[in-house]
Amino acid sequence: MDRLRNLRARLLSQAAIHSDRLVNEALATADARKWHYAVLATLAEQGPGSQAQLSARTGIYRSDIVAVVNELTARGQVERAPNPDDRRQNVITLTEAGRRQLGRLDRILAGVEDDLLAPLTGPERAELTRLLTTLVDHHKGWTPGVS
Amino acid sequence: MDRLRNLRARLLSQAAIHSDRLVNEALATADARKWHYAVLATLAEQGPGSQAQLSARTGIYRSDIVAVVNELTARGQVERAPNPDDRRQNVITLTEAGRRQLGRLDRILAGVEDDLLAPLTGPERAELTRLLTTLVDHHKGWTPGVS
DNA sequence: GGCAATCGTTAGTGACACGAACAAAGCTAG
DNA sequence: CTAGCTTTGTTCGTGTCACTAACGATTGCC
Repeated sequence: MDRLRNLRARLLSQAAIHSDRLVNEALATADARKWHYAVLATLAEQGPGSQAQLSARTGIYRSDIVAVVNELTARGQVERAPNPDDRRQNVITLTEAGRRQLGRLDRILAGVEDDLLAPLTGPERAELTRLLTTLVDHHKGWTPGVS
Repeated sequence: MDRLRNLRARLLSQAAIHSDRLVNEALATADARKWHYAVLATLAEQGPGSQAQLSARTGIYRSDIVAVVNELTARGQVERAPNPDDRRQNVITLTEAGRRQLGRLDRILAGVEDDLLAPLTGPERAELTRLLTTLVDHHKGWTPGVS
């Protein structure tokens, strides 16, 4: 009995739903969504890149990257310029405003994580991180469109 | 650096996405979705109930329960009858076909969980279950519509 | 007997994951 | 050099899901 409560797939879903709600509510106060953070953080850490690279690094679909970059350019947080070396590509660059926004989002998300992980001790948080990382890495081989 | 990989909120999302995809693909082979399983399992364990009760027990919105029950009745897996004691309510009952379907789905999901948790040892799986349960329970107080 | 709460239901929103197809550009093999 | 394959950005569309708002019918409470 109580299969629902013990199904790991369901536990994962439920936890992710709560987590996503917290994250989205918090980011909304800074006029951002999770994708915005993902792109800004990736640009800050890995430097400028094409949209295809951003897609690979963030896990956002290449069809959805377009809108995200549009929104970020509209907010002046990134710049989109054609790549002279390969005219198929765009080069996306973080602006100063983007860097400031990333700082804000970092602080917001730190608060959310505290909230989210409140019932767990320090070692438990570390263990959860480790287990989840193992899971995510294990299923990494999957690529959309490549059945 | 590598904030994305260390954000628990993001790890949770990513793991849930992989998990949900596996679950949905597997359930689709039996003409079912995760909601179907949630309702069937709840009925089997807690007995017949109103749609409001099902909503509370499964976490499905009461506005979405309608469609799920419609689909399950169309497949002959549950029955919807008005409750004579309270004519606002319907009583949803599991049929024999529903019980058989639940058995099928149970086997399918067991396979999925094996797949999903493949990289984890037995104790690790137990620990993950415990941590996730703690998280989910902690944020249980939240009710939609009640800000 | 009137009011608030409950229940099922419909309709709609917005975010997401994902697919199909296309034009432009680049790469590779003959 | 040319024909063919691949990559890139982009548009449009699909299905699922969480969630809100509103409504008629019913019921419980005072």
